[in-house]
Amino acid sequence: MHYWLMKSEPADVSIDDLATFPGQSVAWYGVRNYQARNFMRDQMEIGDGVLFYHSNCKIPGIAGIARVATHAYPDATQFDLKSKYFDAKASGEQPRWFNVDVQLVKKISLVSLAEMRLHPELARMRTLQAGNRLSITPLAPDEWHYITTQLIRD
DNA sequence: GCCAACGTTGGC
DNA sequence: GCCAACGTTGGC
Repeated sequence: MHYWLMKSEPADVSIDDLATFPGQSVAWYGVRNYQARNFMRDQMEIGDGVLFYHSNCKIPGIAGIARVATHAYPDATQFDLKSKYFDAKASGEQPRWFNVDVQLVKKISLVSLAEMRLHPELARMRTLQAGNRLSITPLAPDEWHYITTQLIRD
């Protein structure tokens, strides 16, 4: 069992969007960073805990709890000429990019990045480090437990 | 919209 | 394999 923080721009896919999707589930398409890809492809297991994080928006922060719902499989957008995620160097035989499906567990009242910064227990979280841009980061179990039991009140 | 930090690309 | 140039991320 692993724990993850996964960033999504709410203008693209928000927690409310996720709640309306079939099965309240979404393919985590569009990851084009090898480190983040490798987390999905090599380490994620069905049932892993996910903090669904809103990035690049007015109030960035954790917007919900989710779970990993599938193993990794090739990201369909790499083959789609019309997608901004199209990758000419990828082929069906040699896919480059993978994604898992992520399923909503529950929406929460936002735990903002600013609030997270107030808690020394979370000081080592990757997302809080200066200059961190990685869209998928592993969470230490104690960080997951702290956030889900101390910072989430609903 | 600014800009710092980081990742990727490609010439050499 | 180095490294400068460029593109992207994402908080502020």
